[in-house]
Amino acid sequence: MTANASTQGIARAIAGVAASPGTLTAALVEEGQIDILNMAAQCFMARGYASTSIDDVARRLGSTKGRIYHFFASKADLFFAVAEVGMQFNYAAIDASLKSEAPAMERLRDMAFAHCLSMIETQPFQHSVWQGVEIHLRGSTTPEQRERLNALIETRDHYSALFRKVMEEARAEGAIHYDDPGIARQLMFMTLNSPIFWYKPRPGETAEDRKNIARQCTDFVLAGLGATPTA
Amino acid sequence: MTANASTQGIARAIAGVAASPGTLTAALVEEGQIDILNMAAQCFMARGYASTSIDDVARRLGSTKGRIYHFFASKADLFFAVAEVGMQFNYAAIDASLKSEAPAMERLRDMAFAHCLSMIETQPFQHSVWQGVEIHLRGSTTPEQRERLNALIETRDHYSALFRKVMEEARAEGAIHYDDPGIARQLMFMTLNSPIFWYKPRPGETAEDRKNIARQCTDFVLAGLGATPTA
DNA sequence: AATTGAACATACTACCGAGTATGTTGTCAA
DNA sequence: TTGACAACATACTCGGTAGTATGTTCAATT
Repeated sequence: MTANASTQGIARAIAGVAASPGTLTAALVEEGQIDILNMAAQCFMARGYASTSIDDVARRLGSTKGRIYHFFASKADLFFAVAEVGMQFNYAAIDASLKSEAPAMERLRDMAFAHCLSMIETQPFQHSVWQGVEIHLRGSTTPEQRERLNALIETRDHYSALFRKVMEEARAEGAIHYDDPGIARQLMFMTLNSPIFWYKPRPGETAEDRKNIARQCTDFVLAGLGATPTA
Repeated sequence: MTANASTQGIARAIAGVAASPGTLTAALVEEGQIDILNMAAQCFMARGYASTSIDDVARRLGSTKGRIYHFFASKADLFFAVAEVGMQFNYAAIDASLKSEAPAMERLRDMAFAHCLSMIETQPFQHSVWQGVEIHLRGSTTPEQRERLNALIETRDHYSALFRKVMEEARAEGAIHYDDPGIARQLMFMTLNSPIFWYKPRPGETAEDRKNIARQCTDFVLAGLGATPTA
């Protein structure tokens, strides 16, 4: 419960989603796990999954292994929990604009913006999601983790399909144009996801500053997709 | 010297650069190291640096540790050698368009295309370069590796600056427009680099197919930077 | 033919890290 | 007050991996 300054932002983000109408996190994240998930996400981002030891996470928590293994069965279990929370952040982020009745182009813009902002504001979790996808794209895992990993990828694919649908609608409306849909989607996500890698919170940074970054990424993507610039 | 089908492409790429006028690879890569570097690059891409054991590389080589440690002092040494070769591929790729006298916009297009194509055709090496940058952005390494890692980052920064210069020229010419130059460069490189992650060689694929992918990425980037579409 | 050294293979050590087994503390119910 | 259980901490085991020490082969000198 005692969150120091460096963890406060993420703890707030988790609390925000947990407080949202969705029942997703309520089922997954219990009280005693929040701090562990936050610190684990930071470790996984800082050193990568393979290089992060459970002792690293425990050290950042100011406690020992015992606490972690009390709540999580294994290192992989902890990792997947982090990644799944990350995906839930994303669903929560695009939820409103997804339900919108606006034209496809406007929905696409809003979803892209919300997604990108989620990358920035829940960066450590998103970095873990990324690593999970990377591990999957290769294919070197044990059968136990396989199942859990496949579930994560399935979630990710479903999420991706939401964007795909809106993209196709916007394309049908003539608002954007691209050659290969698969490549276009890859490039869009890579651009929107890129803050995962290069974003660093500045001291004194405001929420508006972060929105500004997300806006630039979104503009870049829409222009890249051949959208006519808005006024 | 006996390269099987799966390694032939990369071996050809190394031979191509080694045969080029530049003296870069001649100094770095010796005969007995080529196969090792190729297999190491593949392993690092497949499992990541941390998860790759020297025995993994040896197994892929069809030999044992002894061979690797005969040429490379440590695992880190091998990794940096791979990454440095990767950077040399990139310099070689953009060399021609860099020296061009054409307008900045045209040079930028050529460089972006060449860079992207290099990502595709030397993918495993570029993936290692990426990992090196990632490790650096965090900052958890031993002092010995630090020096070597800093050298790699310096090379990478210098390479990035080449693009920065041309981008600014093109911007001054009014050919492109963007808000924050740093973000614009990040988004450009992320898009051009993205094949590192999602490209997979298809059976029966031609060099033209790869060029087509690079072209789509380049078009996306230039459009993202606000360039007026060419005829 | 003997020597030398490069290019490996084999056999080992030392350590680190995941997972476990067990102890300790506090709290709450009965 | 006393179990009883949750929430940890402590102290171990044990497998994997980087690195080393030492053999072995072969080809080129001399």
